Amino acid sequence: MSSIKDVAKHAGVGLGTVSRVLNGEEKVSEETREKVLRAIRELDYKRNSLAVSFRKKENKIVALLVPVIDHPFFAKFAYYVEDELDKNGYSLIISSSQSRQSKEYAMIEKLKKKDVDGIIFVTHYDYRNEELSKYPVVSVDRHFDNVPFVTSNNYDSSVLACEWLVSEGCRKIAYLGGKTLVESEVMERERAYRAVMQRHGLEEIVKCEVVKHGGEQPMVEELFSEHQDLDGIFVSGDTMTNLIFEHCEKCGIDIPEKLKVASYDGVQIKTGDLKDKIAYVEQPIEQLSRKAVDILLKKIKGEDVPLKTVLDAKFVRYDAKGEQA
Amino acid sequence: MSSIKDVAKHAGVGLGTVSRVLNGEEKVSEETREKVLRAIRELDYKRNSLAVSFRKKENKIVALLVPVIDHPFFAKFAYYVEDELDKNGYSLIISSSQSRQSKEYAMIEKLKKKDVDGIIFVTHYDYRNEELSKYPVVSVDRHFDNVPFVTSNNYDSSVLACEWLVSEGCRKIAYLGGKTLVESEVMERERAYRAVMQRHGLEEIVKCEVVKHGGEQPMVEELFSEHQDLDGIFVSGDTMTNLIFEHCEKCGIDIPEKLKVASYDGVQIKTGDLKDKIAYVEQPIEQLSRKAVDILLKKIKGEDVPLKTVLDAKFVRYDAKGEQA
DNA sequence: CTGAAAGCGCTTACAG
DNA sequence: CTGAAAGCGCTTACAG
Repeated sequence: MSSIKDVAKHAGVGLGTVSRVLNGEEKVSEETREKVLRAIRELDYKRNSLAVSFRKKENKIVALLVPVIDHPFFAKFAYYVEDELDKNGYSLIISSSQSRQSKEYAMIEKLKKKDVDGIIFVTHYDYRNEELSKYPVVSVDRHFDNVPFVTSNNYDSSVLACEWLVSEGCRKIAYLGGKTLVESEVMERERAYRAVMQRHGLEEIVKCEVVKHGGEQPMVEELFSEHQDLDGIFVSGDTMTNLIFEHCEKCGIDIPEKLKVASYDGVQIKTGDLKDKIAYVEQPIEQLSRKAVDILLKKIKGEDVPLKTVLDAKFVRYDAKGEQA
Repeated sequence: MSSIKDVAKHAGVGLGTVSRVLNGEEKVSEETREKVLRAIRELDYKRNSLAVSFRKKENKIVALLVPVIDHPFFAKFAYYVEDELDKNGYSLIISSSQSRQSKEYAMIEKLKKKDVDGIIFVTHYDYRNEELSKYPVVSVDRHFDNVPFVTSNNYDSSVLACEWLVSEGCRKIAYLGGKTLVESEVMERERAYRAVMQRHGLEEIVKCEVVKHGGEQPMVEELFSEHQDLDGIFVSGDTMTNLIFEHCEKCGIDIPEKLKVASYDGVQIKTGDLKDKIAYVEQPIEQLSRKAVDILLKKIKGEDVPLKTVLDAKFVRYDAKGEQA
């Protein structure tokens, strides 16, 4: 494997010159550049990126931290993140941290050691003492420290969804969702629900607990056993929505006749059939992903970025399939 | 940030000694080791892994190449791969190559340049001239060159599925599947189907084309318009199975009354409801993933590995939910 | 614009 | 068992 040294010799120039041509930043005369380029071609020189990373202290690698990659929302998010990073010459490391919380800390360590150039968090526990804002990190839907984050307008679209339930005649509406351990935009969904209930003088029935992906079933069961006369539910995520469907099928509760469901997300509701029976807020996953990358890359370059970026989600009703802001 | 040099000075030993302690391979007297360890602690020394990678020419990074990560099978596969790699101190880079075929070649380039230590292929086009077998790579379900691969016993479980259709009284059974561009274990499914049809003197109706993820719908439509009297289908993957369900719902074809469906996979069939109406072959995704990692890591270490590793899939009937080899 | 040199932080023969 | 030294392949001031 030839090195920069061989190229320099072959082209009859200095080491530095080859490096300059390779990096293309500084000025090199057209003539010299040609000589170097030819030498590179003739020797089939391939730059050793391990050496470059070492010298420059940057790896061209970004990490994505999700609870589990095996979940439609996160997988889709990861897909676009990878695509966007790839376009910018970066690779993507994915870490599913739900299995072990220490994996998040481990990744933060890697960030500090420059093993990865940045991190996109779509999850996280509690980093109060981490001063993460000093590093290139961006968060999705969760805000902490002074870390920039991207989110969809959780509150507004949740209001739309809840108002829709009311307008459909529901009078006993529950909120079902998972709780995050830190302040999260996801909580806006519950806030919106409560606001709408209050506005209409309806009872607030909230089932919202800290729960792991895969462990939602008991919550659903409990909700139904505690409140047998629900006629509407606003659900904070597809996983739970699917569980509600299963439960209702089992118990013979007709959706949407006897129970109306509005769900945040909608990616995971696969079958056209089911999707026709509920209303949902569709998150702009692709835009969220690309925006997160965009912001992270800017931070890596040392540019200023906004602390909060809000993208529009859209509310889709099951009857009209009309779209609203 | 302190370096190995600082540690050496602080401990009053040579550079090499510190390195030896760090790597823990070679023998160091207990006394010296203690001194070094203390110095490391006192200086809060963190090893620069970029420098280590550079010197050792190994990155502790493995790449996973899938068509798209946003697909239940691949996402699940990726989840376990990452988990297993993490346990072994490796990170996982994921690349969805369907969007651009060049991404696969780019990754192979990275492998050659040691930017990644190994690759797990769960897809790929045509690498006839790549001599991939010289590098640490393992493939899933596809075999090419002399590359080791892991797979489930496609043929046997497909036979079970097809025989089941026949035993249920189906006489007009179709095979629906996607074609891969290179020799693939997936093709065993079609082979098994044909063998069973022949054994029973039934007509072979095969719809098998090269198709991208997301572009399967037309195939399904065509199959049904060309053969209106099907009473059984053996499907090579969940995506198509779901499309069949949608089609049948739309056209009022009752599953399983009028049409029986057996599907390879089953991960993606979410709703308990649907899952009860078909039979399916369940791939041992977790074992496949971990095995693939296991083999790859051995190859990276230069150990010998078997060319072919077959794991058991299991056949699940919709009525009994019984399991068979 | 360009060359020679120092140095990034490690590892690895080589002596001892 | 351990130290001094060379070197991995680059980049980056520093002169010129």
